[in-house]
Amino acid sequence: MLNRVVLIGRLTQDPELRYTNSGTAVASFGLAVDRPRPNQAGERETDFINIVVWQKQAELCAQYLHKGRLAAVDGRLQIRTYENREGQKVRVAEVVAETVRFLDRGDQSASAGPTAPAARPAPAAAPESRRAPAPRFEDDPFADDSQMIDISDDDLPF
Amino acid sequence: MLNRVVLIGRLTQDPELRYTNSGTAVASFGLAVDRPRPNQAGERETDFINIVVWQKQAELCAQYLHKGRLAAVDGRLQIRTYENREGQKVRVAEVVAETVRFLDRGDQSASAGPTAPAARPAPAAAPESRRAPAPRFEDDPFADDSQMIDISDDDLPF
Amino acid sequence: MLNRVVLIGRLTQDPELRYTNSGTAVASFGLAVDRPRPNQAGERETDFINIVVWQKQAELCAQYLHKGRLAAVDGRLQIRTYENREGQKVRVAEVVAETVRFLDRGDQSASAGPTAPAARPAPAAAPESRRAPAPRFEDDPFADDSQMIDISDDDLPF
Amino acid sequence: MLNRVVLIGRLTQDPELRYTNSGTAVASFGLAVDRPRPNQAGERETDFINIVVWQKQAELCAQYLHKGRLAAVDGRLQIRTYENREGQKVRVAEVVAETVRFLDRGDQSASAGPTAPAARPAPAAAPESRRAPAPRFEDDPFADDSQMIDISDDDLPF
DNA sequence: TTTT
DNA sequence: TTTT
Repeated sequence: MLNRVVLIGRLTQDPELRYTNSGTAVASFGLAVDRPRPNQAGERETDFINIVVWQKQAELCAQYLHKGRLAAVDGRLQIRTYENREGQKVRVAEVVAETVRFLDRGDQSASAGPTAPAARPAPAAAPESRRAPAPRFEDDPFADDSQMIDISDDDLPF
Repeated sequence: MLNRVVLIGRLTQDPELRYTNSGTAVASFGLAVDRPRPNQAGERETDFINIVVWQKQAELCAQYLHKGRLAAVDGRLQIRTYENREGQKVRVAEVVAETVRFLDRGDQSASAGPTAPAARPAPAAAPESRRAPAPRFEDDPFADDSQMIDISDDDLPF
Repeated sequence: MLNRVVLIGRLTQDPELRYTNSGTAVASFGLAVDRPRPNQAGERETDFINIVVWQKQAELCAQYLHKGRLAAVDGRLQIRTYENREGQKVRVAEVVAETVRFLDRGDQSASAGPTAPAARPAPAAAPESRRAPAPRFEDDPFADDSQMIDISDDDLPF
Repeated sequence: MLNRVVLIGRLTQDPELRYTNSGTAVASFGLAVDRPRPNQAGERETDFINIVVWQKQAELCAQYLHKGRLAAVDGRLQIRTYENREGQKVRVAEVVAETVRFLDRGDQSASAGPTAPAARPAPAAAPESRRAPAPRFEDDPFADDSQMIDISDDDLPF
């Protein structure tokens, strides 16, 4: 009915850019979001949250965001269920970003979100040269639990 | 740095009320949050999200909320990590509610959140009679993955 | 950079539906959002907040929402500046809704927001018969301060 | 019922720090929040939004935030009504911050919000030396419309 | 201008 | 009243 998430944190890794079968861009990265531990002055707790971004935003994130950078994410919490290789159902939480803002420097470089012009490029336009190096699943920090290995177009959130 | 979640959905079960060792109330329940599946008119997708509430709110939820009821949750996304019986690290996502509003009827009965008077009762005040029936872990729908079985006071988010 | 507002409250009036010169639908209504007055048990304070909705959402609001109904608004806070008849600059705050959910009954009737199919009808499609009764400015509760009398297409938030 | 606002923007002025009669700190400042103007590539629109912060947060903002700095505000939208010198009712919108995060540099210096230890100092503890220079109403950028000149303790949001 |  |  209503599902809104806003986060500010630092990337735990460089965004991983991939493409669906029909050529739509998807990027994913981890975000470290910390908060004070109340009643334990000075101590902080950190949540490591998986972020997924689609389309033009995905490509902008892959281009401009890097490990350690500060970013704001405005999106929706999604619980995805899949079966792992042992046949068990696993639930993964991730925030599907509607907008990602780059906060560290050159804030103007931040991408514009879903209402921006050209936010929906022809999906098939993903150049072959770009798709080649993308799915390096071996070192994909999400691969294990987020199972994005075979991103179906059914997963498109738009 | 900043972590804000707002959800509206329906309870997938009655809230489960428990108490920490020092007597602080904690309630947990599932929330079904649906959304339209774009480009597939009429179809809807549902996210099942675990909610955790503390203190007076917990007791109000246990008292007034039930399976199927509509509720609004304002809180924070938390990724909790624990080791399961096979020694594997498991990550669970849950929304720690700051405020829960009851939306179905008698909206006035909704609890008031952290700024309300009396929001922080003496934890030890949890009556023995109340604590007795609480930890029915066998049929706790969260027990398996949220591992709240032994709620330590270190988990208190306040 | 980031501007997100989520409100739940009751309509203080029936939505007022109008059309821009190019035929885009706009609806506006007041929302009474109350909260507990802390340290004054039982007392509540109310904020009266102006909501603006565009396009298909506007028409759904005009059709299904009425004075007194409970609604959730997810949108953006906008401060609009205009000159009044005395030539003074006046600032009006309003929340431009991205999504409006109807919470009282038939929650399924709620509109789907910007990602829904058919969310962007050809603006010129606004039938003449519909436009006729719309701009009853005499009894428009917002007319005075929000100056929507002559809604220019420059105000379109999309 | 529910009222949540999250903003990221730049201060349009240094925070103005004052104290209520009973010694509670209040700071106010303007925040410039911009967004892309869709369909007008490259152009941006800016909302100038008044922020109010209380207690320890107020003092931290006054100390660390300055004109031009980037900040994130998590709070609640409040519409305050007062009578101006001509006896007309005026409505002012402001966001009452629950948390303010400093985003430009030294993010660790950011204050912790309402759950932080020592967030609620004895109000009377405001040192006389501090209160002296505070209410410079002549050059208060908000004085005119926000009428904070005589902050009553009735305005305390806690 | 004000909703339950 | 306006920030980069």
